[in-house]
Amino acid sequence: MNKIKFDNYNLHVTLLGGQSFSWIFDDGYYIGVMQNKILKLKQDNDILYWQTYPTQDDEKFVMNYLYRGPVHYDVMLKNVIKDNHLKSAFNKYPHIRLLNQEFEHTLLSFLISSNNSIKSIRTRIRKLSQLYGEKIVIADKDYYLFPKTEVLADFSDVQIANSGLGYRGEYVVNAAKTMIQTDVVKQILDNSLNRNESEVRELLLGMKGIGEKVADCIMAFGLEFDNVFPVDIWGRRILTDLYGHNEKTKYSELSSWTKAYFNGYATWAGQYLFEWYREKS
DNA sequence: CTCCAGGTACTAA
DNA sequence: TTAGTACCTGGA
Repeated sequence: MNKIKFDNYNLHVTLLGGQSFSWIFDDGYYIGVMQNKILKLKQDNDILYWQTYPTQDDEKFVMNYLYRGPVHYDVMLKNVIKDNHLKSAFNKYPHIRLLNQEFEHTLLSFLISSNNSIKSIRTRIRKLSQLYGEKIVIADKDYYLFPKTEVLADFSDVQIANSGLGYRGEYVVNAAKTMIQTDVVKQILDNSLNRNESEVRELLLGMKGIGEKVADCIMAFGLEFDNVFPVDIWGRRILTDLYGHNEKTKYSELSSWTKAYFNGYATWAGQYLFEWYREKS
């Protein structure tokens, strides 16, 4: 495998935490899916061992996935680790990072995630990939890419019924069709580059099955927005238990509060708090 | 077997 | 605009 110097990076929680459903940890190796490649990683103290498949040695691909370029990590930390909760969270799991996940894969994954437990989501996505994703063989073992959008867009009623996605199957197919047949992906990516957050949110909310929380997850994890705090059940617990909000507080109110309080880095803060608080409870 | 986790769409007030 | 309710699956 290739190796590269690696520090201040909590690989384990970053890959296996709540921001991605694409990784497994097997015999000391992290194996994950990203676009048309399988990534294999291993950490040994301050060295990262890595390989890409089937195209080998694509260092740019791996580094682009592991590091968000525009964010100055030290500056972000100074702004985010601002109270005792964040200090505890960062102390427990230091250096969780945000990945650069691919947009369509992220959209469809989080569409599947709605009203679904994390464990179940992982199983569901793995099964879906085994059934409809491209197979990549590494050392006599089979791995599967996430299904292409056009494959899901062509899903028959029978395939939907047998996919195990439940009522979300129809949402997945509708979203895939919309992405294939309209220019909504281009619009979203263009607006993301311009950091036009509300426009992107509007476009996402227009797809059936995407509500406020899923839209925030897609923006946070698939479009590199650094200032959205997805308020799932744990996000709400954190904001009520730790930050004095009311259980009845509207999503949009919580949303704007986190944007202001976390100094423009609500996504990062959310990630630290989420992994810590969820483990703690 | 029952119970639980987990967001969104839809309808009625 | 808000409150209530149905929804689907896997796992404990």
